[in-house]
Amino acid sequence: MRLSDAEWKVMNALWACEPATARAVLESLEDSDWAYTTVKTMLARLVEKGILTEEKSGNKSVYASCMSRQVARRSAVRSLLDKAFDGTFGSLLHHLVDDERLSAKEKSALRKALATRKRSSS
Amino acid sequence: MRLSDAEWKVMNALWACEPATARAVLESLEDSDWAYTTVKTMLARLVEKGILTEEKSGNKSVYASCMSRQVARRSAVRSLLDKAFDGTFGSLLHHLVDDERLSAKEKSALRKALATRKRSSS
DNA sequence: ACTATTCTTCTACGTTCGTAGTAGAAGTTC
DNA sequence: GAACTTCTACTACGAACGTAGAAGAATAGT
Repeated sequence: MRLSDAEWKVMNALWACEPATARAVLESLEDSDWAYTTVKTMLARLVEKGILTEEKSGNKSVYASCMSRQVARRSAVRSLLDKAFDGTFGSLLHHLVDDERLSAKEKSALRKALATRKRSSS
Repeated sequence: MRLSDAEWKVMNALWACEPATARAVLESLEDSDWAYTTVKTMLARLVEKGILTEEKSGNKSVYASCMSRQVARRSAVRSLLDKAFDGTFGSLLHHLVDDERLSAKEKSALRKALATRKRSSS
């Protein structure tokens, strides 16, 4: 399932405070000045897409995600690969290392992560 | 400037054979069965967005990109970071190493690339 | 119980996307 | 130069997106 930019915005907010009411999500979106009903609309659409569950408690709805951030991220990466990197990780990794300006710190963190992972999983 | 999925498709085709006519782009899109006019519409939109130039030669238009693949890729990565990875490379890299199932081969390629780059640039 | 606040549901409206048809101009073939 | 092919320009149209107002239902304060 595919998330639009605005949907990512609300999902990011929700993941940070779920389960949450629409109002809580709105407040957790400090940097944006969406109307309450806008948030509500997004939430409803996400429920409809099966990405969130909505549970009524009294007259309020409480929302919770059915999709973890990790899964959503994977699918976003997948979709980037498909459209922009010939569908392969290799291509993306190559780009990251060669064409993006990673700081020395980022590079060394990456190297370290790789080294660790090499041993632990495979 | 932002490319949609379909726009990426035509850009990928175009980068592979530019400068090219609409027909050439269509043919370079073997795996898709778009109508000629669909390609034409996409090209026109890309020209309007300033991503392509269109040059008439006789009654045909020849298209060429103003935006390199690398730049487009950077901006796609940037936009992924912003919506899904807190805007930081660190977060993406961490995800790649920890949460995506990179094959051993990919990992070692990545390690190698990093090692090389370590010496050559920066 | 009455009013103010808050929620929810429904509806709306402009924009971008994906996809393509139609019509007319230009070039090609015999 | 008449018929056929190919191009271009214009228009269309439904789906998804971004954004939000209006109206009505529930709750809360006094």
